[in-house]
Amino acid sequence: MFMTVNTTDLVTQIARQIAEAIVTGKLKPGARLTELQLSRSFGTSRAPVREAARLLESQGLVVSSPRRGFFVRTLTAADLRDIYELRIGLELHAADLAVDRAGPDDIAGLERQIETLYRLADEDSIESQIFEDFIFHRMLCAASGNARLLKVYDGLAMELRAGITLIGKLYDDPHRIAETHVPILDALKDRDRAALREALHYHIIAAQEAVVTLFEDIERDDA
Amino acid sequence: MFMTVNTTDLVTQIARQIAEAIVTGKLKPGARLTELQLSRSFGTSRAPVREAARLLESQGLVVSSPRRGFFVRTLTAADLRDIYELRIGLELHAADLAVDRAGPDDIAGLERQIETLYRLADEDSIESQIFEDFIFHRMLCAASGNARLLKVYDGLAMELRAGITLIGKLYDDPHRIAETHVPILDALKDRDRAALREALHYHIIAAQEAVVTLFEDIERDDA
DNA sequence: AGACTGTCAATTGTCGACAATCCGCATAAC
DNA sequence: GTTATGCGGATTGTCGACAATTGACAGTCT
Repeated sequence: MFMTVNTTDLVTQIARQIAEAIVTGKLKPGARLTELQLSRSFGTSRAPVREAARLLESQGLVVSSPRRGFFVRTLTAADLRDIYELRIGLELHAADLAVDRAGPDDIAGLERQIETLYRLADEDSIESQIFEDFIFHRMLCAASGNARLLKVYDGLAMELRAGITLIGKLYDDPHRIAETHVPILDALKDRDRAALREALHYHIIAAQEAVVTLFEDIERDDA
Repeated sequence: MFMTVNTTDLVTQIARQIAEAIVTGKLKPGARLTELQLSRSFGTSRAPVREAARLLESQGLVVSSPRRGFFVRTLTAADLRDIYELRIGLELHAADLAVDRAGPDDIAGLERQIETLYRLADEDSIESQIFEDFIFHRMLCAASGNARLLKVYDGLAMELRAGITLIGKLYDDPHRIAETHVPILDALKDRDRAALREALHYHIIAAQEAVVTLFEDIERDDA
């Protein structure tokens, strides 16, 4: 019995590296992606790089303008507001479905994830917390049992991560992040639809508020 | 004052043609997309075709497996169930937002669209009706004022169209399609959130039921 | 001085070619 | 009769090269 040989497509590999560079902020918003330069850094020709760039474009991480090339996408405050607003609809729907479908392993996974968040609040950087926060919500979407919904969530999360890395901190007390997830999980355990919607809604709105106002301030400074 | 010269990217052009062939059924689900063959038919080389295929892959119209090539995506009954289920969440959320944000022009547009549906019920083929049905729901999503939500809807609609063209008819009476949209618009006019959700939910569930059972029958025959 | 125009380097869009790999088929082995 | 093996054509993955276009800079004209 052999595992499928981990010969991840070169294109996929390149796309992943570029995406990594974008979400970690190594490639700043608006930065130009020169094909030749990228292909040199990967030791390949331009063809796979172009295909990878097209892939990332469809994921919303980069934009392209004909005859001018690819650029790292810049998110505006309005973009972020839309994304969060959509995320609310998406996760509320996922939660509704999860109330009926979430199994013991889903619950257990969410529980462990909250523990992880608490642990990171003590020891680690804010970046890992944000990342693990996304994982928690991803697990919730996965518990909906709807693969397509999860895919859309992943797309939104990717875009958000690209915009959010620049942000230092959202809460004063790092434990707040972990704490705000507890009522969500509790409501799911109780199979209490109304409480779950309420907790989730509040949670995401809070994040939206923090992120959007922060971006609005940045845009005001730029102008 | 000059219009921006309509020099749509070659890649985009090719992608559009392939997409057209897929949604109209000229390229059947599971069919292989041979790069050389396609490039010949377009009079180009393989490079733009590959990029176009990657684009369509990210839109879910085609799938690729390394070293084997690109194939027209085949939708299973489970896929369709997921898509419709997600669509419910998406459109309900859009409706919620539209209740607050829909302007007179949005309402007027929806009204005209229902008239179009009635007209097509009398004179035209079922295909145009299905297409215009999508347009109606797209207008509803547009009325949400959330560009990202609209984009996701477009993605889902594209996939659905690819799967649905094969279907002959969904209702016995072609006027039924038009009629079922009336309560949706009425509820939106009244700004009645509950009624709107209810009408929309019922409407989509009905379509889901029809399409999914149809596909389940097809799959049973195949097996 | 300021606006316009022509040139030039840099970059993208596209192409054809070559090597690596996969699929189907015929053949052979059990 | 069924499974394994090995070939051959077809197809993909990747590459380097060339033409077309862009943006910037310098030089010129008013």
